[in-house]
Amino acid sequence: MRIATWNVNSIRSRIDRVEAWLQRSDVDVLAIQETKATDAQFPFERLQALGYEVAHHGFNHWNGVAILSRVGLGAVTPAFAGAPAWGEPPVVEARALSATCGGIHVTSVYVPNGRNIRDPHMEYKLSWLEALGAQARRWAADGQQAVIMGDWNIAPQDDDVWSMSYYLDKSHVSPGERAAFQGILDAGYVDVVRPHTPGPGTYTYWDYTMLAFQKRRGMRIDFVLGSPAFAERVSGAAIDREERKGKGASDHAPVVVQLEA
DNA sequence: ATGGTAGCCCTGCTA
Repeated sequence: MRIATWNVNSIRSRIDRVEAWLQRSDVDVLAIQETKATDAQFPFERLQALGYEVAHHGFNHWNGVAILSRVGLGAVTPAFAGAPAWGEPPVVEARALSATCGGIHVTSVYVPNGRNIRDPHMEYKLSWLEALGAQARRWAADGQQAVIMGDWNIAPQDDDVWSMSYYLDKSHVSPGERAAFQGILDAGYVDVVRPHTPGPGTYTYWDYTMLAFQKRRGMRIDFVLGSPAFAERVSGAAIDREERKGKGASDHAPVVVQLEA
């Protein structure tokens, strides 16, 4: 069984690439972020035609998360991680979509972008992660297989950015963000990809500007975090940086995990 | 503090 996560930066502009990638990558489960589509705009039919059940939640104009699960893995049962809303209630901005695929509790997350370390969005990001952690702890309880994967908008280690001096006092590397990420690990999860793709220089995202990809100036901000029961099934992992190449690429590369049986 | 590119809500905002 193979599972993957990919921030596609608009499912509608990327649909041809996503289809081609699914066909050559042979993944059973794909978590997608930044669909930039409402449910009405989401191309369910084209993905279902490839043999996937599809769940999508488009929660605002520029983001949205989805889960694709190969037909036969079991029912896709959408559920949302409760989390503080940006703005006043009753606005719900879930940014996380869960489904049960092949006996695994799968969650696709798009962690809020804090914009910069003194922006109100940073406070929101940290409180959102705290709420996610409480959910995550439940998903991993009683030895269950659980995986939370997506775009975390956090580089947990210095080696996860091309230059720490460049990111000094910027978002993604601040102590508060790194502590919040650690909070998810403390809820009973491990990064199942890093042991198979050690750094430095191993990134999942490269800015579109300033020839960042060509200059190898990236960040590792997309992670697959698994409960112990999930992690012990992992036999391999890879970051598909080939997919970042060429015209029409997302600014993020897919991250793929191989599971035993 | 800016600019670089991409995608949408499209001459502004978000990443």
